[in-house]
Amino acid sequence: MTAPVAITPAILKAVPLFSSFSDEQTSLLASCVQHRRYSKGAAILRAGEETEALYIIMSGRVKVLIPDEEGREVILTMLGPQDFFGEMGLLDELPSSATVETLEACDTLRIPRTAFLTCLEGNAELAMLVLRNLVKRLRDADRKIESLALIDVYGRVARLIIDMAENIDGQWVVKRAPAKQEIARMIGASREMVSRVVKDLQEKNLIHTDKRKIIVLDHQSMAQRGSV
Amino acid sequence: MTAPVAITPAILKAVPLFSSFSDEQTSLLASCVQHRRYSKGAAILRAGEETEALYIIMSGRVKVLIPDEEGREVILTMLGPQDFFGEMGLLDELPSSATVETLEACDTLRIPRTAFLTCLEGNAELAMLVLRNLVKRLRDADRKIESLALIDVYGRVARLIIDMAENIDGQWVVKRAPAKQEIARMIGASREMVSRVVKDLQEKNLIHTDKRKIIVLDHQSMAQRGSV
DNA sequence: TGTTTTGTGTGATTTATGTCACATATGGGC
DNA sequence: GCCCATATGTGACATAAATCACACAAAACA
Repeated sequence: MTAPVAITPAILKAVPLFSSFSDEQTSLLASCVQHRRYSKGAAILRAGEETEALYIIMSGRVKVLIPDEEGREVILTMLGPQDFFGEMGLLDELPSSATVETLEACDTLRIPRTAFLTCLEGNAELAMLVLRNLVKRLRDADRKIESLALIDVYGRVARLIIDMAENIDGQWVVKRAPAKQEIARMIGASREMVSRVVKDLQEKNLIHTDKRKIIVLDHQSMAQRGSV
Repeated sequence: MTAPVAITPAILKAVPLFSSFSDEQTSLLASCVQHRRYSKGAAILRAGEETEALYIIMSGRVKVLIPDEEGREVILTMLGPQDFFGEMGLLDELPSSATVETLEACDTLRIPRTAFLTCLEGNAELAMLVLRNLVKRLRDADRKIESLALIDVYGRVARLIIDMAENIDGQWVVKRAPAKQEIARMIGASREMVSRVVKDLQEKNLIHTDKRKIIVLDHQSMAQRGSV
């Protein structure tokens, strides 16, 4: 964490969450927003602790996870620039149910509880953005529950790859896949199992891997395996 | 489904979601809200279909579930009077990710998409209620993911019982537990396994069951088993 | 009230997946 | 380019939990 940097209204206007704000609202907000920088591997939030602020990621990536006693963890999601977190604790006053850990150095904006709640009440557009964001996360969570309850590890790996892939001129590619260890934590499996499944998917010519890149050769069959 | 019943402003005022509404807002709403009755086992919403309305349960209980091709299903949650569903589809225009099925005959209020969205924009209190409700559901979903990924079937059964139990003068009791088949679907396990685990919990004197009632004899140990 | 459906208990068996143990590879820093 | 920390591949093995196949019990209903 380095010394705080001044937050200008211009910076805030560039944040999707605040794009609907008037000039007054923005400058009012600017006075209480803080800049915070975290180094790689730092915990911004810890499960069980009170949440005192909303965090918006300006640069870098984080993982949201639930840890258990023996050091195992399940990764709920990964977030990057423009994403935000911490609003759940602000809305229901309960301690955070997850830990947020940086995957690389991160710049964040930190909006204290009251400032955020005031903004929320005064700005229906903000409320709608937050609402829609929660809906998206709830859908993702439900889908994860479906995967865990109804699909085997093979299917879960296939589904994750499909979900992460983006279509680059007709070809489905995961540009930078997480380490297999991380994949394992994302789908509730052991890293050894993920290793074996990926090997198998390659041997069956469903995917091709090259370092951290995964090319989906047979999207159809992959989707098949990853469906309930 | 029987013939529609007239919805009076008084009925709407009694719904927590609308308790903050002014008289005008309420009577405006009354004109577009419909009453719908469903018999036991009916599907109010089906996964994959468009959601055209918000439903509020006035009486009866429903289960929210994700089905797979072979007839298996995972139950995400059960809802009762005062609970609502369908708002996700209204907010992001995507098809429903889950099926909602009645567990018994249900009376519901149905608020069409536009009416609901209009209310939401015009009423910050309603927005906050919906927001907080989504937060609660997201927390529950995250907890379910944690259970599925990190805890074995023994622990998941114990945790579910603890979660369902209410403290009635010092004693933790589940007044009306779901059938073991349903429990199995709630925790992503087979009904045989749930049967064996419940038997074991009884033999260890951690719980006592009597028909559909479960008395938690050793809350401490139960919570222990159900923790990550 | 009997009859039918729905739910339950339990042993035997199979299977998917985790765990362990190790060699090997890879990727960041310096 | 070299070194150290991480990440990975893979065989052998252990085991939790699913599945199958019943008999039996309890609710629902007519």
